[in-house]
Amino acid sequence: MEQESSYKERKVITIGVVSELTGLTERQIRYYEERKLIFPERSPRGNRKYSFMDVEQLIDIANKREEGVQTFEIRQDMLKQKQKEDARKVRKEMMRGQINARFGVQKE
Amino acid sequence: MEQESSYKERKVITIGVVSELTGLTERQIRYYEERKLIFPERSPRGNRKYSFMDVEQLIDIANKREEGVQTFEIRQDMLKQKQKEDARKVRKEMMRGQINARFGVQKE
DNA sequence: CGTGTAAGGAATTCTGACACG
DNA sequence: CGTGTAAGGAATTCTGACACG
Repeated sequence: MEQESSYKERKVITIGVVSELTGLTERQIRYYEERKLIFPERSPRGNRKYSFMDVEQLIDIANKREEGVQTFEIRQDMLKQKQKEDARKVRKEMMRGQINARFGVQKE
Repeated sequence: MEQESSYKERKVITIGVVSELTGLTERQIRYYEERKLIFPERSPRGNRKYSFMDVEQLIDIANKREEGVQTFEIRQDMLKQKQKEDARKVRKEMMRGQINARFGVQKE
């Protein structure tokens, strides 16, 4: 059940490259961060670093923005999405718990 | 049969990040390029960009170097490795050709 | 051979701010 | 609200070279 630190999630891409990849300006990318749509890591010095997932997320955001969707709406949709996923995760955990309770389990 | 441009192959990582990821100095990384062990792409301006595969390759190189293996030996091993892979590819293609010849195929 | 370093320049990134609408 | 821009500074990256061993 290891969460392999997959290539898709590793935050290694600088903002300039993200800009090339997405077609967004750096200004836009930083603004979407300000609006809590995207969460880059920081290098020791403070440079933003993004993952491929972030890049895809940004492309989604760009599409939504083109349709005129405002950043706070996009944010709300993202939160709803996340809630659904979390709920799914919880159900999964509960299942596991029930099964373990019923049949007994040595080590977690 | 699309060669999906996978995350692992995309050249998007700058040399500074590669240096953090591998523990090698930028000097070393550039030198290994000079010795034809690694082939970054270049951004429009000329900055090197590496893939996750390149990073793994560099880690392999670093291990070999620690064992005292010289760069030209590493290079030769890499070339041999590549030849084997190419040969495998050719055999595969020939198989395909034979099958197609035997059973007929409309469009390639 | 493999790596360190100082050198100088050009591009990158950062933040906070003003602008427009 | 979302984005552009000029501002100033600090870190990044590049190349070619000298050094050592």
